[in-house]
Amino acid sequence: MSLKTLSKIKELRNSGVLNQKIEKIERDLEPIVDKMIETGIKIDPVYFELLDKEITEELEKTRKKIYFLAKQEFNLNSPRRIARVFFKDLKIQTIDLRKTETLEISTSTPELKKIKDKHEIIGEFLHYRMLNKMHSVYIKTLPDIADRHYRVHSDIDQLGAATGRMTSSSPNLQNIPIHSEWGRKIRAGFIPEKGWSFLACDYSQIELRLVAHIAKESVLLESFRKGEDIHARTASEIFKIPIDMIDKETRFRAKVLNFGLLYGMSPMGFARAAGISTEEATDFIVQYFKRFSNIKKYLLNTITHAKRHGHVETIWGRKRFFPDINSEDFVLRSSAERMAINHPIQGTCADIIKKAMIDVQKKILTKDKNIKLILQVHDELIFEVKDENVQQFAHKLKDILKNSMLLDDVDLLVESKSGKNWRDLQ
DNA sequence: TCTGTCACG
DNA sequence: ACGTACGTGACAGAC
Repeated sequence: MSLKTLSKIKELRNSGVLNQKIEKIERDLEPIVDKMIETGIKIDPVYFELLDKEITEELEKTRKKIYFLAKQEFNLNSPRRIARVFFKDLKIQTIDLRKTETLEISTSTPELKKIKDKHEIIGEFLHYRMLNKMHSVYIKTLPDIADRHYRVHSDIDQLGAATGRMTSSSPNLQNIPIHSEWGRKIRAGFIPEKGWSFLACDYSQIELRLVAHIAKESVLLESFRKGEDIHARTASEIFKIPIDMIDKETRFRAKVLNFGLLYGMSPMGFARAAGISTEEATDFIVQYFKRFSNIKKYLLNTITHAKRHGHVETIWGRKRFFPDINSEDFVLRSSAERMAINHPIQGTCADIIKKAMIDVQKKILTKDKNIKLILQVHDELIFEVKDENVQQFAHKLKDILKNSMLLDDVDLLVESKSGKNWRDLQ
């Protein structure tokens, strides 16, 4: 029983964050999260040992290559030392590179990628960074914290984030890698018990669906109803090209813009993320808001509301307060404005999946011992189910998740995947 | 304890 | 002219 959560609920109720409806959700959720922590998720210790051996060798090889190219040995985990070797000793060009807060030259991946052609060492170093992350954070540490049944139990704080999202720590199971090949190798080390499978259900494009719904943006709503590729449709509308003529590059820019708007991205931020000039970026944004004028209205209304009331809220009324929303300080004020734009979307998403977890508990988990909830990753629920029940549960779960919150203009789309390890969920 | 970096949604 | 995309947690270095 988590006393910490219960006292947090009281505190948030007293400060006005939770209304009655949301407080009920948080209270009903508490035992479910408790059970999820207790259940944990199994890893394959033998596989992790092999991974450790493999990655240690590759790290060693890469390290030696870097020392050879630099003609010296130095601490590859110290950004300061890296900057000195790359930019002072090897004299690699640093034009356009960002400075860090302490005025050192940044050695972050996006910065180094800009100068990748200037010296062979950059590519090797980026590879080292990725490998080292995989090793130090995941491969090396996970086996050490598994219990005697090889299951790892994360500390899940159901009220950890200001938007209503949950957080996961010690270990953080919400940031297990997936994008890189090595990342997927790590996912393959998470396995169900013998005779059981993983079953994952995730909300597809839920944040964009919510924006379309909240803003009542009919073109987007219609596009979701038709089941179109939403980024291609966006590109088609901005550039006035038929949807089936949109190339990869154009779609990518529309995708960056779609996500950027959820966070209050500026023209320059968009330019950087999409790899285009600020002028082009500004033009795209103008076109975007011309075509999706209700989105623009939503953004402006949200900021106005935040300035007037000092808070914004989700569809069901989970509030977030912004003490700096009327600050004289531009940096503080605009930061608060971006948070205000994001909260109703990210927070409603959190409300929806939390309510879904409660519905799943009532309708399935309490009645059936052949299924366990093991993890929530913001827009996805992962279950461990008896092999013979996979299809049956997939069907029921999709139905429950879809109906967690009913929106007038658009359905929530839920996709399910199953597999014998976390990588192969398909 | 802070900073830089990077893993996820 | 400002400074530049939301929400997190973990690791290693530097002090």
